[in-house]
Amino acid sequence: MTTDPDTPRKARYHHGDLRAELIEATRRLVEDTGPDGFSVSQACRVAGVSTAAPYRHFKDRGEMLLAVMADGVDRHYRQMVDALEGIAPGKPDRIVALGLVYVGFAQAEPGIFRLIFGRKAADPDPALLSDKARCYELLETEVASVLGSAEVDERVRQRAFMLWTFVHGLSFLLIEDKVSVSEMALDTKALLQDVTARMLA
Amino acid sequence: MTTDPDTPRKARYHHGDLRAELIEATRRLVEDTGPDGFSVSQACRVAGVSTAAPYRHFKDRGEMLLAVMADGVDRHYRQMVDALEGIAPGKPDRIVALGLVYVGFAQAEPGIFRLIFGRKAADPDPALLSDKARCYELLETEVASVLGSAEVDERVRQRAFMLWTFVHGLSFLLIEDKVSVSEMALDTKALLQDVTARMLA
DNA sequence: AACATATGTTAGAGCATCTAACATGTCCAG
DNA sequence: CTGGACATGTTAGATGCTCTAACATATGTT
Repeated sequence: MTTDPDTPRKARYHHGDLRAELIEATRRLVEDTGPDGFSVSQACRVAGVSTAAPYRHFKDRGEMLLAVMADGVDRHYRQMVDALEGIAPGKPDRIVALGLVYVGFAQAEPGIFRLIFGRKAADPDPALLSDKARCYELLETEVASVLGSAEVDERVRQRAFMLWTFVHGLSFLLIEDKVSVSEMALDTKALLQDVTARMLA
Repeated sequence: MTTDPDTPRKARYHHGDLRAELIEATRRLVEDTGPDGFSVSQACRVAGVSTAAPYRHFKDRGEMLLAVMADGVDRHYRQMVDALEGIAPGKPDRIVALGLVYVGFAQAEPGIFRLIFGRKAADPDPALLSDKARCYELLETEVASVLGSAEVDERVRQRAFMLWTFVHGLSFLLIEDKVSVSEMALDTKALLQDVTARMLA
């Protein structure tokens, strides 16, 4: 056998990068069928390997989901960083931009969003926590800047928490099958601008 | 055999009220092990019946969880109604009281709260939706009253939505294993009072 | 008393997770 | 280059879960 990339995957005994492919398959399955619908065997069928193969790369099913969560949190964070680019420092617009990305991620990938935030972490991975914390610090920094505070003091922390809480709740409500939400023809950006102004007043 | 209540349950062929007991067993298991950890067989062991018994009362596993959700939404709603008792109409305190109950339920029963709000309803039960809607209407009514509006107009709806979103997000954050939240020694009531004032300003 | 109905039970099919034992490729030391 | 160590596949199977089918037992109605 060979590692020649031209050889069709199915024909090879060794896969190339099964770990990455399993994570991607898992991600898609979680997004399509929800975190509960996902099964290791399904991911194996998608990746074209036997059902025992994943256990060379992951301790168990939970660790596969954890890898998908880590990937999601990472992309979430990078989207937020990117959103700040090109907006002048100190503008409330920067906070609104962060909120739009947060909510946008939830709407674009509701399954992954629920996987990350909607479940009790049986094994709360410290790396995941610190990644979430990094997102939060991003917001705190912006709030401090808009409030004209040199450091992240108690007041900044409080306002940032209010804003984060609101955006977090909004994300969940928007991906829920809640009638009245879809009924209200929501202008997310205007809403975020309004709330940001109220919270920082 | 007999239906004499003195006869120990295990000794009887027919159970008495297996449906209710299965719901209660399911509720406890979901609370302890999370919605995913729950299994029909476990509930059967708790209730002391064979693994086929539940299927006389529920179509499938999902319907058992649905029954637990319905029970949870119902208790949630009644707690909110009770919370309003004894507080003068038109006071923002009434809104704060609703928020405290909402958040309090999440903290008291995080597993059930996540079951109700943290999952995509595969089969969105209309009864459940209308129950959630009833909770929301409760809030809208109070907001209208505090704002001195005779009816639930667009402005009332908007403010109620902001408040609900905030409280919803707060509930999730408080039951998450998020470091900074537990670090900030949160005074939930003061926070709700502050935010309510800002939203209704 | 006898039948219809409600509600249990046991047996088993089918699928999932995960482990053990084995097979095959890859890579490095000599 | 070659030969073993290691990484990473495979198949087989143990165990547990959901759900159905066929059968058993209690209850209530006539």
